[in-house]
Amino acid sequence: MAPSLKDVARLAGVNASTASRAIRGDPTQRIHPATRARVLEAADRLGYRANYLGRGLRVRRTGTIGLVVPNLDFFTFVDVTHGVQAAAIEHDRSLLLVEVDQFPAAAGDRPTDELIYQRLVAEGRVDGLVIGSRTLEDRLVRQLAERHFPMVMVNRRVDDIPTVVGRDEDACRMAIGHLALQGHRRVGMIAVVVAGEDVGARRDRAFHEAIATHHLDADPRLVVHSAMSEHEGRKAVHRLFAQTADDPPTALFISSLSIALGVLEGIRELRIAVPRDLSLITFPDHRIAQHTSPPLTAVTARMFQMGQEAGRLLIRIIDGEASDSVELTEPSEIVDRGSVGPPPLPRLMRAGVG
Amino acid sequence: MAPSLKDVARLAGVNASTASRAIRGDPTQRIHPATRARVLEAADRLGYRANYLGRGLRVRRTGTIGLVVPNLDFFTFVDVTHGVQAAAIEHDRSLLLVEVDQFPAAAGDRPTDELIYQRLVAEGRVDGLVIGSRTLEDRLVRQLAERHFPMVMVNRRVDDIPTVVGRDEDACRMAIGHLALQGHRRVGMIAVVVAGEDVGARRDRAFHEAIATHHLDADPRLVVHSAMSEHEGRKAVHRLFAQTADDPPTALFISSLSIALGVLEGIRELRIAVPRDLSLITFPDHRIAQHTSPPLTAVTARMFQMGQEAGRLLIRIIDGEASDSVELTEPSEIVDRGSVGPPPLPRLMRAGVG
DNA sequence: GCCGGATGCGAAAACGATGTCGCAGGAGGG
DNA sequence: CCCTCCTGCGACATCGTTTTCGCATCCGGC
Repeated sequence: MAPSLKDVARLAGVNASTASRAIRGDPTQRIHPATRARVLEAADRLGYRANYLGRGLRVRRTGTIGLVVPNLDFFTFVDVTHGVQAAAIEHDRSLLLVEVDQFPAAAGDRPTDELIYQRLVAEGRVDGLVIGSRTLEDRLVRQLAERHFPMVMVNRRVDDIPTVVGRDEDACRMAIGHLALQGHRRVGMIAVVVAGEDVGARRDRAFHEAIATHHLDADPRLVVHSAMSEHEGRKAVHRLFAQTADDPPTALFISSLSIALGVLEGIRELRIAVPRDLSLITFPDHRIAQHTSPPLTAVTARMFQMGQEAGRLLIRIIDGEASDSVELTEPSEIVDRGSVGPPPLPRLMRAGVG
Repeated sequence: MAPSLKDVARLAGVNASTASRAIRGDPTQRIHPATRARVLEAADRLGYRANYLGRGLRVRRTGTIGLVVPNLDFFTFVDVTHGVQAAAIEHDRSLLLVEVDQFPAAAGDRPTDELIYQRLVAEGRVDGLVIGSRTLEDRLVRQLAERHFPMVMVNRRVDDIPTVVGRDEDACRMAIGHLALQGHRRVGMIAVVVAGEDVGARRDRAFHEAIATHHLDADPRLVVHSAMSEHEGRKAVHRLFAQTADDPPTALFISSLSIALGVLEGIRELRIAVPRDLSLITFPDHRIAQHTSPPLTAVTARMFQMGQEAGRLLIRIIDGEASDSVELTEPSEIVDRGSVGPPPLPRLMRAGVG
C-alpha cells in the first residue's frame, strides 16, 4: 500500500494540511522552514507521492491527455504520437492512447465515437484530446467544442476548433513542380481519402492548382482516390491504369505512404518499371521510404513537430492560456531517392505522332 | 460541467446512494424496479457517466493499464501495442502509453526508470504494467514484484515474474534449418542485443544449438551483435564482413527487423547481391518485409497475440485471479520472399580447394 | 503591560463515488 | 391485534488530496 499524506503527516508530527503545504511548496501559504524540512524528510523516507486520484478529484484535473489516432500501422501516426508524447513529458502529463481501429468493428450497440466519448470525456479520464486525422465525427467534435472541452485537431479543420496544420498544399505544389521540371505532362494522383476529411480535400485542391500552374494535362481520369491502406492503394493503381489505358500517366503523386506501398505492389504486377516507365513521388516522407523497392522520392512533412505542437497547444488550452490554431511554417523538402526520372520515350514519340 | 451522481439523484427524487445502486445494478442490493427505472431514466436524460476519479478513489482502482515500450518505430512494438490495446478494450480498461525513448536522454536528476515508476506506479495512475522488452531495469522490476504490483513482461524473463513468451527458440531453429536445407554451411548471425536482455540471449543460444544440430561451421566470428536500430545494423554487417573477409558467411540470420533494414543498406554498400552472394532470413516477420529491397524471407512471430495475452494476463492478475506465465504455442512459419537461395558457387569451389 | 498585527498551523469542508448500517413501513403469521 | 421479518431506501463514513477559515501564539510598539 502506497503511503498517503496522512502517513507523512503522522511521521512528521503535523497535520495533513500542513504536510500538503510543505510538499507542494505553495508560495501563498506560510510555513515554518523547520516544519517544512521535517515534512519533506518524512515524505522522502516513505517515498511519498501524491495520489493521482485524490488530487485529481480535488483539483478537478487528471494530468492526462488523450490521443486518438486511427492506427499506428500508419507510420505517419507513429511520428505524431512521438510528438504528442514529447509534449506530454515536457509538461509532466500522461498520455492515454486510443487507436480507433482496435475497437471491435461492430462494438455492440454503440459506434466507436460514443465509446471514446463516454470512456474518455464523460468519465473524466482525460483533461483534453488530441484528435489525429478523422477519427471522430465532425458532429461529436462540434458537440465537445460547444461544451468547451479542450481539444486540438491534427491536420484537420472543423469550424474554428484549434488545429495544427502543416503546409500540405506547399508540399503538393513542390511535388508536382518537381515532376513538371523533369518534363512530365501527364501526372496522375492517388489521393488518400477518409470519408469527408478535409486534409484529403486540401491536397486535392493543391494538386489541381499545381496542374493548372504548370499547364499539365487536366484529365480527371488521372486522379483516383484510395482509402488509407496498402490493399486499397494496390487496387487504386490498377484502377488508374485501367481507366487511362489509352494514355497512361508518366508520373504519379501519392498522398500517403501506406498507399504508396500498395502502389508499388500494383506496379510490379503491371510490370511497370520505376522510374523508367513511371515516376513516383510520395507525401509525406518516412524513413521507411528509403528501404522500399525501389526507394521512393518523397516530400517531407513535420509529423513529429505537428504532434508536439498539438500536444503543447492542448496543454496551453487546458491551462487556460487561450491559444489559437498553429500553422507550421517550416517548409517541406524533396528527398530524392531516384524514383523520379524523365518521362519515358514512348510517351514523347506518341506526343510527336499525336 | 459533467453531471454528477447527485444531479441524477435529485432529478429522480432519490438519495445519491439509491441512485448509485440503481445505476450499478448491484444484485446484492435490493431496489424497487420502479425506482430503478426512474433513476435510469434520469441518468439517461443527463447523459450521466460515473466519474472516473471519484469511483477510482473509492474502489481503489483506476481501470487503466500502463504499457511501457522502448519505441514504436520498432514495428514489432506496434503489433504488441495493438494486442495490449485489444485486451484493454475487451475488458473495458484504458491504456496509458509510455515510450521510453521519448524521455529526454538526460532527464534532469533522475533516470527514466524512476520517472516512470513515480508517475505511473507511486501516484497510482495505473492498476498494473505491461512491460515490453527491456524498458525497466531488473532491479526496479524486482522491487515492484516484491510489493506485489501487478505486472506482466513481454518476451522477457526476470525471476518468476509473470511473462508472455513466444517460441523464439523454435523460430531460430527453423530459420537455421531452412538455411541448412539450402546447402549453407557458413551461417552468420546478426543478433539483437539490449543490455542484459534475456530474449537476445535466448535467440543466441538457440542459434548455437541449431548450428551444432546441423553440423554447420561454428566460427565465433560469424556472430556479431547489434543494438536495435537500422544504423547499428548497418555497422554490424560491415563489421561482420570485415572480420570474416577470408571466409565470409553465405547466409545470415538477423534477429530483428529494424536491424535487417540497416543490414540491407550495408549489404548494398558492400555490393553483395541477395540471394546470389548471400542469403538472408529475418525474425520476427512484419508486413514491411515484403516491401524491402529485396523482400525478406522471414520467420513469423505472434506479436499481436503476445500483447493481447500480456494484457489479458495482467487484467487477470489485477482482478485477483492468480495467473501464471503464458507460453504461446502457435508455431512459427517461414514466409518465403526469395531472399534465401542456395550458397554461391565460389564458396563450393573454395570448399573443394580447401 | 496591553493591544494590533503577523505568523504558523490545525480543523473541516469539499471533490464524486461506493458501501455499510439502520430505520421506516408493509406484509404475514400467530 | 400484535409481533416479527423483510423490503426499500436514506444517512453517513470513507477513499486522498487541496484549500479556506480561523485560532492560537509571538512579536513589536506604545
